[in-house]
Amino acid sequence: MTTHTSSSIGRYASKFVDLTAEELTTFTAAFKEMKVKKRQFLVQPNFVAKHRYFILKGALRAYVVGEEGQDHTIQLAIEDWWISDYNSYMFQQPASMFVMAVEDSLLLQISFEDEQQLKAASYKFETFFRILAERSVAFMQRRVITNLTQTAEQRYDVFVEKYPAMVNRFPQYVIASYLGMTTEFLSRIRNHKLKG
Amino acid sequence: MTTHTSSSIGRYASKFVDLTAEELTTFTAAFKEMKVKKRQFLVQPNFVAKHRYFILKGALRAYVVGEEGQDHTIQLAIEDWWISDYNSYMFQQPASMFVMAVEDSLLLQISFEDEQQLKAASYKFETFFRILAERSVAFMQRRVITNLTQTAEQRYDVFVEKYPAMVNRFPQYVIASYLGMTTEFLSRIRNHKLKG
DNA sequence: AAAAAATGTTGAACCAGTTCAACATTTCAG
DNA sequence: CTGAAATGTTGAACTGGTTCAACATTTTTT
Repeated sequence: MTTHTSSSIGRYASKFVDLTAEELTTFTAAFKEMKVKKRQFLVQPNFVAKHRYFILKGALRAYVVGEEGQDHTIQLAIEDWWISDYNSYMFQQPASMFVMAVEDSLLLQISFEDEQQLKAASYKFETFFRILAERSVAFMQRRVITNLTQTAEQRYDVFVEKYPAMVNRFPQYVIASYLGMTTEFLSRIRNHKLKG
Repeated sequence: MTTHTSSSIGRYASKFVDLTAEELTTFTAAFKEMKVKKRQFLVQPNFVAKHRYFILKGALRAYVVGEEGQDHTIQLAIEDWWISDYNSYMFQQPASMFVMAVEDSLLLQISFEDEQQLKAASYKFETFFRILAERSVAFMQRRVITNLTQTAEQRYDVFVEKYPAMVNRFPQYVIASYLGMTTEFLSRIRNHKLKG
């Protein structure tokens, strides 16, 4: 089992940096496997997000609750994605988000301190986390552009096209809130498509 | 002049990593000072963004042009901020954005290749760029949250409160498009405030 | 298998923000 | 200093998306 775990995050890291067998061991040792049940919370507002999570199996979402109680989904994550409240995790300040499992999930968790140690221990680990952050920046910039330039229906179409694997694993109201529209409106968009 | 330049970007980098005199020299040498006139373009769609820019003096914006010709401002930048089309710069792919000077500006430019060399040359430089990217992630996550949860008027209020230095340096239609609303609507919000 | 909880659908009224058009004001190049 | 370009304002009609409420369907729990 440790073998399986190691190879997952190890394989992932090896996509970005070239690690020796020893480095791979040190790297994977910083992660702890963890099971969570559907609807379990990993991060809650006002508490500091002490970990970030890599998803081996399952599906999670990060969301904030608005003043009138509406959910706003900030991030969706399935296998091979990372999730946390990054504003909280990176600066170790109180979170504004919930991170919740949408399915029973199997995760690898790394603590802020252990991540700092990895970065301090090896140039290559520092590079790995730099690449991770840069990719997030590019991803989020694309999201900002989409939100600013597309209509609700276009945003949904782009989402389905880019993340087909996610469409069937999150309830409709979660996808709607991720795309910045109401459940009802997404329902209408979908049913509209069936007809023409 | 080199002295002034060096100390600006050097002082900036020193906020995040502890550099020796020699490292400072290597670091600042990778940057090239550059003047741009108001309305000059630094990045254009379909061309690869070969540089990122640190602003010594002046103001710039990054924007995409929508299908119906409307501007959508993705980023604003003044002194001590960085700007580029990061999706293009980081992956060296064709840009989707314009980056344009809004005032006559004085910049420090670094090329993608030189940045790669800095990162490869020193652990500390790698750390510096990692921190830069992480801060961007946190910043953009806050922007996504604001866009998803606030009304147009609230977004404007938050902007004025957080970036008062920017309010008077960008034309109203630029700020409006950054905040995801029309010029006309921002005009109404502002005039509405004068009365009550 | 039944009850409860969560999720999805539909209609109709509504509204935050847009659009268009005309005009006012400010900035800037020559 | 002047004219043109850029920027900002206002009104009135309009619309993409929301809200609310009631009901339908699916999933989960016991």
